Amino acid sequence: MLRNPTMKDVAHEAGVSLKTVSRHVNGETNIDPGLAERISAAIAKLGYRRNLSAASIRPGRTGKTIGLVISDLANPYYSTLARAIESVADAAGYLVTIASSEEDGRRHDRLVDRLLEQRVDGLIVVPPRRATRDWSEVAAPIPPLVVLDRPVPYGGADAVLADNAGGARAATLALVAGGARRIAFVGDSPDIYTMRERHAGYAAALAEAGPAAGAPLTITTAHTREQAEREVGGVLRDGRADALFTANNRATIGALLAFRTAGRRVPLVGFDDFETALLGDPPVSVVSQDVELMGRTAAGLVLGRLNGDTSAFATRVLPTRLILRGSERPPAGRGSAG
Amino acid sequence: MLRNPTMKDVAHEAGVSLKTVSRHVNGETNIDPGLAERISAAIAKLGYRRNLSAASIRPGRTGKTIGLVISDLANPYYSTLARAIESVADAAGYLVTIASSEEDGRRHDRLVDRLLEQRVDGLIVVPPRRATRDWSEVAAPIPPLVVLDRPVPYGGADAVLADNAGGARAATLALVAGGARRIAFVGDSPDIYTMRERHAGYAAALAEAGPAAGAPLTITTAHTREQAEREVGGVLRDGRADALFTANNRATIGALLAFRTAGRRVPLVGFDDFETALLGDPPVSVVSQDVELMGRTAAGLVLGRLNGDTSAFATRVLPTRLILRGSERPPAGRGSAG
DNA sequence: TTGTAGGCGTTATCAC
DNA sequence: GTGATAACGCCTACAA
Repeated sequence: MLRNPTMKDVAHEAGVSLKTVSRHVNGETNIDPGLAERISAAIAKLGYRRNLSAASIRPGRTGKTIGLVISDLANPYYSTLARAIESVADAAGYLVTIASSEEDGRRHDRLVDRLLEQRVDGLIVVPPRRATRDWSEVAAPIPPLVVLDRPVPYGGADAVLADNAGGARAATLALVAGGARRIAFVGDSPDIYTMRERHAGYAAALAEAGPAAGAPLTITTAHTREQAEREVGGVLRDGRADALFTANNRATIGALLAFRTAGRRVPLVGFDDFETALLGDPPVSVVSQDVELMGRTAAGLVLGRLNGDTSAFATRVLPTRLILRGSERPPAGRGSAG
Repeated sequence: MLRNPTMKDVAHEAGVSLKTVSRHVNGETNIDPGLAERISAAIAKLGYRRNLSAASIRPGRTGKTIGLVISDLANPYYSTLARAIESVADAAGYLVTIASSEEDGRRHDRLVDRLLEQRVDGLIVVPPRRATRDWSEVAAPIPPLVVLDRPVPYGGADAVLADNAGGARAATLALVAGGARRIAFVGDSPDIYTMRERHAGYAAALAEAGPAAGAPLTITTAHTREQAEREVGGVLRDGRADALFTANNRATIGALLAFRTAGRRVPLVGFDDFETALLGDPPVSVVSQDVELMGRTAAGLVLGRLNGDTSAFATRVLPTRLILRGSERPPAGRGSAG
């Protein structure tokens, strides 16, 4: 088994002291060209690679790594977020260690602890729906922390949120404008903060629109695409609703599948854009979040703190955008296929 | 600025030696219950967290981290891969540091070097199309290395590949069976290994099928969804082809958009499944790779090597699956909408 | 069962 | 400009 060559080996090979090698490796200038040459040769000969992990234990030095804990890296929303964060981090010379909590509180906590023990320079986190960690009880020092998709549970972190309520409100109002009178909310559990917010926006829009818009009809059991499909199938059969606000991607796609099975559709606006929304017939209207911007904002906040920004912790709420493509209106004739 | 408490601080607080704290923290058994109690109290009081980064510089110890370099984390293919790898790694106590090369050779090399300097325990890598790194010239020791989506360029690594040629062949034969006589290959640059393989499978199928299947018609300029849409639009207008094998996800979706614009479709089979393939009219037939299995296999190989597996390096080729959903057949009447 | 001495690979201090 | 020497936080001998 080969050992990694060290500065000591290089120093010995080049016939200089360890410190001189260190200087050379760290690009310091005060160094004799002749020695530099010998050191370079020794490095090449031995295949020396510096050990950043060892260097990072010195006070003032770090591993230049940011930790990211999300729910599920395979979810396009989170992977887009992760990509944006990684991109900003990389440009600043930081690596990103990414872990998925699967919305499990204990797992989330375990991963956060592990990252803290690994001494990451910063932490970006999407707390699970039933968060167990009380950040205010975590011993200092804690690296710069940014919370995504949730309001900050304590005073020592920044947060980045989308305007979930506002987006949901806009979507619902678009359906009202299309003439809908019984709009159903199809979403996941209200344990999830974003779901609560989106439902609040939906309810607010109905209240605003007055009696003509009808009473709320709330479905919160669309945890998976299949469940959403089943729920919407039921709604289509019994005619409980004449329009749908689908509160996340899975709900939207489940609804579209139910439309296809039933051979007819009702007006629909979904939360979160998706790649094939344009392929729908009609194309699918959505509330779009700028996920990349969220990621870049979060990464920027962490890097800012690392660069000495000591301004007050704050929550940034990013606007959403309503993209109307046609599905918010009723079918032209009598129920054409969705 | 607060300093992280160290074992020394804990030892001092508890009135024991540093080594005893180390034993306690590492869960060793030979320890007096009374002292253990005092140490636990001191840890809680000071908010001590062990420094894995420091511990990892000892010989025989590591940071328990695997490095992953892919092209683009925002691409569902890679994020699924990353998720599977992370999942297996986590179960074994490893973190995963993920970086995107954006198919840029220099960037890829820079990231790999950084991860090596960070002393990751293993490395999983998707080399960019124009790889610059010659692994056989990288100085030993190199941690266990697994190459994804590409044949291994040197003898010191394992590889995991999908059966790209076989999948493409099956897709093309399905189109032939549907009666197509001029099947176009719509894909990205042949600089990309998987594209070359898929094209080879396509060409092989045509050769097999004999003169009735017509001559190859190869389009390799579908780098983006938009370009694919444009190319396929042209094909539909001039009638050069009566069926399409779209060699990746972007090409498939671009083709479907072109179908929608033209108001008609031709038989199509795409490489790579996608979430909304079922929503097509007809649903879209695809060659599906088991991306999760690829990820789990790659992670398993690395962990196996870390656990002392010294068997010969090998390349694993995972089968693909042809999923026929209807789009491989011609439209029923005269060109209904796609 | 506990403590002391030494070293892991690197960087910082401070003489020369 | 260069090089001993002492940290950094932790762990492995080995001794008590």
